[in-house]
Formats: sequence, C-alpha cells, structure tokens
Amino acid sequence: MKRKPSTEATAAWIRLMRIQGSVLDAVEQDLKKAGFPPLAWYDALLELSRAPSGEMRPVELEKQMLIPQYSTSRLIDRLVDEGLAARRECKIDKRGQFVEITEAGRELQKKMWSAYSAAIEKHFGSKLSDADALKLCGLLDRLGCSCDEAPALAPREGAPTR
Amino acid sequence: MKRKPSTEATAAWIRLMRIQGSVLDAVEQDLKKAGFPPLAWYDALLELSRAPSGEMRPVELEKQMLIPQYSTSRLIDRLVDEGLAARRECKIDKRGQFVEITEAGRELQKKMWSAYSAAIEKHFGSKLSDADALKLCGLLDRLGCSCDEAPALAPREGAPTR
DNA sequence: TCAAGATTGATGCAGGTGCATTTATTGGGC
DNA sequence: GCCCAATAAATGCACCTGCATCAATCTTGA
Repeated sequence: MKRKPSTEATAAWIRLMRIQGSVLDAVEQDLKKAGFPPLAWYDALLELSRAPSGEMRPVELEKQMLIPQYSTSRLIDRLVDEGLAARRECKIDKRGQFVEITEAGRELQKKMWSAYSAAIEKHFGSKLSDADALKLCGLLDRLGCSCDEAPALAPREGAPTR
Repeated sequence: MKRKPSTEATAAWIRLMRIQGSVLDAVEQDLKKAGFPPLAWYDALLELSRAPSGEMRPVELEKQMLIPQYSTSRLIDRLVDEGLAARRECKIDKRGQFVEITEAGRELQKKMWSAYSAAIEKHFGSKLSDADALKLCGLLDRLGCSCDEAPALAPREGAPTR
C-alpha cells in the first residue's frame, strides 16, 4: 500500500519550505543591508502605484497582498507615518477610505525595485535558465489554491511577494 | 538588451513566494484547528527524536532548523515548559547543554505527523503527480544556497519545515 | 421604514521575533 | 600559566503579528 503523501511529494514539500525560506531570507537581508524597509512595504507600494488613480481601498490591498485585515491596517499606518501614502476619505462609503500613494512613495518603490530585482537575480534568477523558470511556474501554478489567486500577476514590472 | 531578472525568472519568483505562503498557511491552519502547536515545534521534536540518543546540542538543532540562535533558545524553553523536552547538562562543555526529547515529546511528534502528513497530502501532494514532485525537487535543489543545506533531509518519515 | 446582519477598518492584549548585549566557558598563542 | 578571541546560550527591549472585539456604516428584507 502506497504512503499517503508519497516519498516524492514529501521530499518536494520539504524543499519548497526550506528553499523558499532561505532564498527569501537572503533577498530580504540584501534589501535591509541596503537600508530599505521590509518587502511588505514594497508590495503595498507596488499595488498602490498600479492602481489607476494611485489609490485603492484597504480591502482591495488586503486581497491583492493575501494578508489579514488588521495587518493591512497597520501597514497603511506605517506607510502614512513615513509619508509614503495618505488616507483619503471615501465619499461613497463612509465606513471606508482610500489610500493614495504619494510622490515619495512612488520614488521609494522605484528605488526598492532596483535593489529588489538585483537581489532576485542574484539569489534566484541566476540559478535557473528561463526554461527552468517556466517549468517551475507551471508546477507551482498547479498548487494554486482554488481560492482567489491575486488577479493581475503583473506581466509588467516589479514583483509582488507572498 | 535582456532584462536582468528575466520575465520568466520574475514570474517564477512571484509564484514561489505566493504559493509557498498560501500552501504553508493552509497546512498550519489545519494543524492549529486540530489543536496542535506550531510547525516549528514539530520540526524540533522530529530532529530531537532522530538524534541517536534522543538528545542534541542546541547549536545542532539550530543548524538543522536554519533558525537563529535566540530563536532556538526560546523554542527549547517552550518545549521544556510543556514537558516535551528536558535540558541536560553537558559535561564535556560547561557552556553548553543537551536537550533531550521526553516520552511525551515523542508521542506528540507522532500524533502531529498524522495530522501534518494528511495536511501535506491535502494541500500539496494531491495536486502533483510523483513525477511532478520529482521535477519540482530538481528545480528547487538548484536554488539551494551554496551555504549549509541541512544534511540529512530525511529519506525516512516526517517532514521538517523551513 | 426599521431592525438584523454584513462589511469596513481600528485596536487592546498576549505572544513571537530580531537585534544587540551579557554571562559563562573554552581554546590558542605566547 | 595567562590573556584574549571565539563559542554557547540567555535575555532586555522594541517591534510585529494574530486573535478577538469594537464602532461605524451599509444593505437587505419584512
């Protein structure tokens, strides 16, 4: 009788957990050493900068980033504190609000992308051929939870994370 | 001129980060809902249970688990508090100590593996053929940092994480 | 129209994590 | 033998996260 998670699946699981962790760690360390804030900030700024008018509802941001509501709320707090984003009132729904990226926010996002993309290349891209990367995409996509799956996985620039 | 991290590499990066996050999350939720402690506890108990005499140095544990020193120290605190492990003095090096898994620790590790393996199968294994799993292993292994790479990636049972 | 329930966002609290530092001990060079 | 750098482990502090809950507002349906 076959084992429930096959030996192969278990081996792949272990690697997925370990390798992702160490590669992400290496990238975040590079960013931190370059004096940049955490990647979550980048992800948020990227999403905001992509929004048609540079602003979006916290709920939207939350869905895009796959992070819990309170986490979004506090992340926005920090961005606002640093002048990277601003809260705008939402006239059509007084419970809510809009968050708008500032000029400083756009600039930081761009600067971070320089460092971030370099780190991705160094710790990840340089170790795979494009063909390998495509294979990896294919395999990982098969794991995509039936659930949401962030809509616009950006064929453009900048890589959101997590 | 080619982009630095190719489009393919960037796409793979995004998926690696997002999919790993959501799958790990799903698995941890299952474990938590079943009333079990965090996966890190399981990993530690697994490592300890595998040690020849059921005990190892914190430093060893730290290297196996790829977590920082202080993190290991506190994890051991919690395991000891719960009676899952015990600190033993180390006669050959009085700076150090040995951590020994208790019977309760071994039992918890086994119970957790039932739930953990089921969750791996549900959220991961069932979505990949064995051949796919092997391909995924191969691709991920290419990313292994030149650094350590936890030695015994256990061809046995139980999957360590992160 | 109005009450019940759903949705948006914030927050108090407990616990976890990273960083830097501290304490104890070891080992190496002189 | 003695001093100093290196190693083992713990810990104080600031910050971050998850959970539960709250207040405000919107929506639905009788």
